[in-house]
Amino acid sequence: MTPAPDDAASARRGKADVVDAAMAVLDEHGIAGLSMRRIADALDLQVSALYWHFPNKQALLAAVSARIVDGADAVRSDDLAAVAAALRDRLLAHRDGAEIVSSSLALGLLDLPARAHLVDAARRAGLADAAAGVAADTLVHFVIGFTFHEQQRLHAAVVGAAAPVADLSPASADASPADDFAAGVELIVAGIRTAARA
Amino acid sequence: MTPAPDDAASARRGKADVVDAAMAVLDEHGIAGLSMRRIADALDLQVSALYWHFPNKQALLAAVSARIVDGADAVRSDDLAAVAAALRDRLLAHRDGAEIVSSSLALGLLDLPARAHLVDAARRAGLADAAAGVAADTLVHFVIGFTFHEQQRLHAAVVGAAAPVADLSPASADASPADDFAAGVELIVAGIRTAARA
DNA sequence: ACCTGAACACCGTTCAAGT
DNA sequence: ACCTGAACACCGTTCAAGT
Repeated sequence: MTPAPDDAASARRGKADVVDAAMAVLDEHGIAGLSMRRIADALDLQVSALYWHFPNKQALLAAVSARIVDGADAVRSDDLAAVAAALRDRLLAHRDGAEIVSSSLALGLLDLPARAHLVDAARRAGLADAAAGVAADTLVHFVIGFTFHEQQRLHAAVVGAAAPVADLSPASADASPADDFAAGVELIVAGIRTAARA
Repeated sequence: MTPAPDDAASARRGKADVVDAAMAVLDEHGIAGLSMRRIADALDLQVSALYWHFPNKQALLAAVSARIVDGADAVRSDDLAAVAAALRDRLLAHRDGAEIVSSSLALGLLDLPARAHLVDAARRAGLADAAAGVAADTLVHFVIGFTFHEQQRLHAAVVGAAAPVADLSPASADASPADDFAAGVELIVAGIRTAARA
């Protein structure tokens, strides 16, 4: 099926190989160090070769984003909080995952499977179609915003600046990021249940 | 009080002038076009002069962010939805406002006055301190995430790409961004009222 | 179909030196 | 106290040309 490959070193690459390399660079250098030149180096290619596989960097980043948020084991459940937590886990699995996904999503270059799952769950909870969409978007915005913030702080802590809290306030001596995340999700889910009762 | 200025063209600048120029560049060229060189040009200065006023670009961006979200007319109200709407209005008042604020906030370089107002309002609604913090953060993440997405789409529409909807789904023929925003906020506020009753 | 090599028009940041 | 001029080490993108 696949054409016979050359030596491992000189084999020609496909889109998937480029995305593989990009994710490796992302995990090691973060989004600030994710340059086209660095990706090309990881593949032993010239930068210009990347533009045969992708029209521009944003398109490559969108493909990376899709890899971050997809996965056959995606949680499809009636439990809204569980779907939200699974999305957060996927974002946390790669350095700056939330930031990369946030921008691809905002640019309209990414379809979020988790959003569809959230819409389904909200509908089954008793919401009409439009309201289920609003509920899903509200949860998605919270998950991405919270995790974005959490990951920045995480890296800042590694570099040696602020304490690794995901809280938005300067000083805070309370729960862990995971607890704060769960509490925020619970707040939104409670609002959804209220709307379902109306 | 202020030292006597030279000619208008050759006067020496302060931090405030640099921020003024940066905001003008931001509104005209967006965050992608907000370069140190462009800001220096607007001030008739060399790029290197900016580094006398600010240690680096992030610090300058944080000062711009502070200008976007501050203001003496800040809404201090018991109405959580009103405070959230006022924050959105401030972000919408400048091109890519949500994105710039989001990153300054994540880097821990920005204090959000609206967050304190939200905490107060949540406390007065009956939440304990820790829960009020979670409630405020949840609202802030939603406001910034929603508005970020809304502004990207807005600009994409100007450039001529997708339709100007703030919805996260590919296709959607429902309400306006303002209505979707209000609906999302209402969902969270309903959750907060539920938590206050517990 | 996939890649090289070289160029273009930019970036943020540093630093000695000027006034 | 505030700014210039020049440099350093990078960027994303394009394009003719090769195999």
